[in-house]
Amino acid sequence: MPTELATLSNPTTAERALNARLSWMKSLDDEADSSTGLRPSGAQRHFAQGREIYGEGENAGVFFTIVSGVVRTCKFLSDGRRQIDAFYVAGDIFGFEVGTQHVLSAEAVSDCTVIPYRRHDTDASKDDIMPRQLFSHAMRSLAQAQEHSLLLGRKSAVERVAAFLLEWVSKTAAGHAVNPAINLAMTRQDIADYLGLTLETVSRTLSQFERNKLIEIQTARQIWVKNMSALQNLNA
Amino acid sequence: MPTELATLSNPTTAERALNARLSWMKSLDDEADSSTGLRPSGAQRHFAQGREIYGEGENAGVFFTIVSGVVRTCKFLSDGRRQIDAFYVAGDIFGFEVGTQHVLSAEAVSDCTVIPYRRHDTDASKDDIMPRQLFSHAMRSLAQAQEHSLLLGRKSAVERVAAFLLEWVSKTAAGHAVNPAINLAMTRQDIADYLGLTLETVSRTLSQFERNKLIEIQTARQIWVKNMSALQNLNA
DNA sequence: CGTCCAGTTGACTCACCTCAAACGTGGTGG
DNA sequence: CCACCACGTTTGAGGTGAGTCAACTGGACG
Repeated sequence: MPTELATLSNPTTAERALNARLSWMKSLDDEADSSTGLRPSGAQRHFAQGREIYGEGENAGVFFTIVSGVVRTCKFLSDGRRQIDAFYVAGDIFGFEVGTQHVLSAEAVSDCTVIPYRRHDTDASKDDIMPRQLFSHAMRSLAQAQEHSLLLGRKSAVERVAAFLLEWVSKTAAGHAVNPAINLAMTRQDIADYLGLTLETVSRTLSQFERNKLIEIQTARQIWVKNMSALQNLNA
Repeated sequence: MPTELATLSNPTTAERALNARLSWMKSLDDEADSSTGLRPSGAQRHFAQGREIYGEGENAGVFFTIVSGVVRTCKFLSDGRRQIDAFYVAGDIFGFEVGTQHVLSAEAVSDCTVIPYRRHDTDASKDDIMPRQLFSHAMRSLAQAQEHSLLLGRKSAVERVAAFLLEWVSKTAAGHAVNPAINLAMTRQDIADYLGLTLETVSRTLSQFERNKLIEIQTARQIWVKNMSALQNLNA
């Protein structure tokens, strides 16, 4: 049940996230006319925990920004193996693709609220300019994906879990920076599928971090970072 | 010595690559005026095998298209572990980034010739449109990076090597499609760093493919695909 | 108070890594 | 033209980090 939703609906956290990362979205609203190929569709949509927002192969005429909650995008192999590409929180944009079809699926990690944007989809030759904001968003996603490839291809389990904790801290950033409190919205399985590990390895590694006094696991989803710099040192 | 360069300079291969994948670059030339933020800088540049084209952290005011040869982009961890992000061949574009700094480094896998393009780098607020070609190039790179994450996070060594062979076939595509001949420009170490494996595992897996009559290893860098569909079946 | 599901922990396995030796091949120089 | 070298590759033997399978724990909720 959405402990994590409650956390994210918490005004302090939500407002900070919005202020910190939503500035460009305002300008996105400003230029949302036909010349930029963008059409906000005002109606907010809600998705319950675990629900699919869109599937791989579906029409990609719409993308989303998150008001509250957490979303994951993922790919599957035919036998069910899953790779989570990214987690998105309030203020993030997701589901923006070049072609007409989504190459990832998106699911609600927690109950969440999103705003759909319609992409003006004329033929490529006519509509050959894009707002720079969307372009730089795409490029930032690309840089992130490349960084993640380094993690998946070359880092140990300990390094991966440390990197995940640090990444999630910088995304959600509750509490002061020296001893941040982490509220995980996702299961160990989600974390494992993001890091290319198994849920048991994630669990064991977190336990090991706790034994070594790097973190304190209050509940499975609530973690205190006790030694930030040691955690950063683990991140190769 | 550039067996691989010779191969790529082979008129048939080079022409096919150019014809097949360079169409959008021509239009890129067409619209290369100040309004698109693009400035081709006509001078071709040559890089010898193994030479760095640019380094991580360097100024990213210039990107490149490849005339001949093969280029790799990669990231390093402090202890020397390497992850190769992509290989690029004639007709490909690389080194295009959002910020002012490259987040990857680029090196010549074989002797190669590239054309630098200067990116008109005004402040983001003024220069807020980009040619759609570059945008869709970025989005295609993103989709590719996400596919690669699935490989790195969730596929076995056999699946990875099979995927690599198929990807390289579709990139270079010499010979007819049913039994393509593969000319590898890169070492086993390069392949390993691309696939998140060790060079020994790559070598063993290729030998295993040969024992199973999926391929025939003529020389270390020249491989015949004898059973394309079996290879495709291995690719999860 | 019992059920359910996520998480933890342990014992064992195995796919891939590490270390090391041998092999080929192409280039160099005598 | 051949001997030699350097370097990339192959192959083997053995080790290990993470996976697998399974039992147990502990909140959350009815």
